[in-house]
Amino acid sequence: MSFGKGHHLHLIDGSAFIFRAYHALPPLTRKTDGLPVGAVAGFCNMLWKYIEDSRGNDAPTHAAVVFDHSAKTFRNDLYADYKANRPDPPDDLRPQFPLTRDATRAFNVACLEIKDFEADDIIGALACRAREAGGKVTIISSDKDLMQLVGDGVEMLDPIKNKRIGRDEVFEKFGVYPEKVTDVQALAGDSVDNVPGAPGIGIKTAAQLINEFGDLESLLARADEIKQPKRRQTLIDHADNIRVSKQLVTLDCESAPDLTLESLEVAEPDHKQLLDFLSEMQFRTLANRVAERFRLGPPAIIDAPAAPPAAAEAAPPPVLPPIDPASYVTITDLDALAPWLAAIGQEGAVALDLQLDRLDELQAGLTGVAISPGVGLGAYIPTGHLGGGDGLFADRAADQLSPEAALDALRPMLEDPAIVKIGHDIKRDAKYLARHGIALAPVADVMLMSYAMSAGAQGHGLDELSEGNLGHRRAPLKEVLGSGRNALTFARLAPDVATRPAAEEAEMIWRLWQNFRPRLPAAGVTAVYETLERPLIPVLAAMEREGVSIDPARLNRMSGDFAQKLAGIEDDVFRLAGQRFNIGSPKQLGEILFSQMGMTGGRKSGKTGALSTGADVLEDLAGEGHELPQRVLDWRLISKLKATYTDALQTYVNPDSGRVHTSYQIAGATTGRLASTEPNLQNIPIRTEEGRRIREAFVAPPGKRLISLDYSQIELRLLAHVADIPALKQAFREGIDIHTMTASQMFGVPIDKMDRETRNRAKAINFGVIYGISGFGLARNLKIPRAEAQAFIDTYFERFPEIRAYMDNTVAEAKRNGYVSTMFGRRIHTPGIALNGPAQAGARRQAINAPIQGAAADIIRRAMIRMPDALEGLQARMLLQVHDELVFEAPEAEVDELIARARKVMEGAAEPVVRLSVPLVVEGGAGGSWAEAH
DNA sequence: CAGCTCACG
DNA sequence: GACGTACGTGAGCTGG
Repeated sequence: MSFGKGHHLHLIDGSAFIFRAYHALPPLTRKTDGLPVGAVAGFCNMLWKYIEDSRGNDAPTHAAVVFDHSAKTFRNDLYADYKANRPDPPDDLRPQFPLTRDATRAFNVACLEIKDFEADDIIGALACRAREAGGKVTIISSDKDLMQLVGDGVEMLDPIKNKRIGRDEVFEKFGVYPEKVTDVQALAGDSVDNVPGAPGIGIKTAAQLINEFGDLESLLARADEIKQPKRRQTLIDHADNIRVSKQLVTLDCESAPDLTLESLEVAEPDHKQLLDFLSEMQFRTLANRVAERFRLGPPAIIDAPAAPPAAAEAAPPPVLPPIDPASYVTITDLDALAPWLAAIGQEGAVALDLQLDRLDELQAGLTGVAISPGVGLGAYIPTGHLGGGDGLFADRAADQLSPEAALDALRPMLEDPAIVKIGHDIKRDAKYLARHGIALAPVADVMLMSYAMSAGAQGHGLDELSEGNLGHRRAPLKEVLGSGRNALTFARLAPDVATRPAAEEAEMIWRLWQNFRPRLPAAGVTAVYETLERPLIPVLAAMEREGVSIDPARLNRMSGDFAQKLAGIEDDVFRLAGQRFNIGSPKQLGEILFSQMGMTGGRKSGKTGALSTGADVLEDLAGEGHELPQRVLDWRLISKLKATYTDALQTYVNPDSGRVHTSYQIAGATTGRLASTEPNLQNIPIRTEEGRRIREAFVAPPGKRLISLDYSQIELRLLAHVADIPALKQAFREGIDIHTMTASQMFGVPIDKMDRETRNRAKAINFGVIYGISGFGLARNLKIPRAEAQAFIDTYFERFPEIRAYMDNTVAEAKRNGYVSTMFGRRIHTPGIALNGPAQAGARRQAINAPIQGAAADIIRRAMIRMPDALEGLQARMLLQVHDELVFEAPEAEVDELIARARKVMEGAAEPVVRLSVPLVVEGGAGGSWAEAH
């Protein structure tokens, strides 16, 4: 996430934490080996309390704990005795220093220290950079040496007194405001740090002098004007020391080497990593508290002599043995399963891959379960393989557990909160298991980890991930199953033959997880994965299982009506064309219109160079008075509705539930949007009157209502915020119609005299901007000459110059990084930006659009993730998402309450990570059908 | 299986 | 001056 406006950086003075912890706690030692750990324990408690306290409003988006690296710094070159009278740290504290760094990393907080620099310098440099970037900074420390940084978005927080330190508090302490603090310190000196200053002058006198003379240099220059003789002489005698003191106390924003704010993004702690560390330290109380917070069982802490402490240097990634499918085990009875379950419990994690006998998890049977709890480990539990016999009469293969027996044995592990279940697209597995009453949790998903790291750069299929990250290419399943009409299904394989490919998948997943885990924080997308991807899995699984009720009789009736209409249109078309042909064939239609009937205006389309018969072409022809193209348009409209909707939708009704269950792809669209498949319920018609009627077939069951809530103009609002366009922001705040406002600004028409046509033009331009506008595109959309469209765009940029700046900056960011980011940190890669010509132009438009479309997607994801808790106690259920709309089903009596609660969640979904400068507005409605609710 | 067309935000 | 273009999707149909 690039750091900027709306972000909030917390900088924690780690050294202060350590010393305070050391002195506050008795000298604790680790039971097993006597390692002193009192300061580490206190440090961990403080860090945990800090993390807990900083949740909620105004939470940091970025954070780091900053440490002093070594005793000697560049200040010793300025003044040899700097901090010379500071005693060495106690012997039992020194070995704890590296452990506090380990602790910081275990909490998944960035840990900073730089050779030759004091923590204060690093904090100063980062605070300056964050301030320049337009963000907020909170320094968690009470060190007076940091007070010079306060102001202009930077404040301090005294962690002991839990008191904010702003400009006024600094004035209280020093008698001057922050910008003069170093002047006062230079005069007063500091006995603790051995800063000389001027003898006999303390803070009070120094402040008085500075306030009188304005600043230090003026004071030294005009020292002879001081009335008190002794004081005058002191200043004159010690001028050099005073100047050196000023250098010593001044934090230099520029001096610290390259530090990026981006990498300091806040992330949830990795539960296992943190609990492992706390267990290793044997901090039982805190470990239990942490486990409770994460709703995990109490961690096992072994007090017996433990493994030697980890080496200080990070080990290079281990060279893994190649994947060896020959080593996998087939499990056919519960006794054989037991040691695997024990190993999984020990490991706290397992890669899991269910083999299902069809794509639809809600109707599939279980062919087998593959598990891998580590490198080189893989087992397959066949449960649904077929033996002799054919087709419907196939027998179950002998020597395998029943699905029920296998799942009963696995259930405690699958639901164990201390065991992470890792999958590739694990929503599928979760959906299947939910049918058996198994609540799979907690889960991890390598597909989503890849999506968080590299959306837009590559696909996230298991084979692609394995080849790219593990260098492992598995044998194509076709080699085992065959292909074509005689291909076997997986269930047709003999169980022991199935073990290899099934367990291999599980081990690939395991290895990918190991591979990706450290890379998420390195890429700065841990927060994206942890807050926008992973928590969405159970939410979507529940929505998909819920399904939506449709009225098949109504669809069937509509299909009949459409068939009649189509027959009538076909007669007209054939009469007008003078022959029968396939109206659905663009090729035949083009031939008839342009070659046989001699109409002009045909365009070559796409790669094939075929004559285009798209709707825009046919509309043009119809406008010229040709009857045939209009009838073809009529035919296409009805034909589309019948084939894609009224006919097809009926086939998706699940026989068990009587409802339609779509599947959402979390990693489908590069921008963060969801995609809906089988069936796609995100493109149900609404724009035409006839299409709209299809929504009448999406109904609420008796006694219930469908409720639709949608964000109004969310993308334009986000554009106004992210591009910082005052005119747009103001219009949104005042609730003015945004297209009317734009039209008024552009064309000089007063708002109350606005006509449809002018407003529509402005509307097209507003949308065009979101898409990375071009004169050509706007001209085509508005059917106006290109020059005129370009003139509109020029006027737009003149009226709203911030848009141009946003576009330029975003494209520059894409060129620099190869990706752009949403305000929530989602990254969308735009590799085409490195190309030339049209391909680059395309990538530029993509780069301009992605942060806006992506932010809207992030916001509705956040709303969806919060929705289950918000609807607690209601029978209302969330059923569908259509990019900026959520559809619910609720008992009639709950409708008002549901709308109130869901609207609140949706309108506040950006908070607290992003405080938008425009309001989000959600509109809602309810009815017996989706058509009525909308 | 690619290309065209068209449904949605 | 010519490229070729609005951003993001999924599905049904044709025809090689």
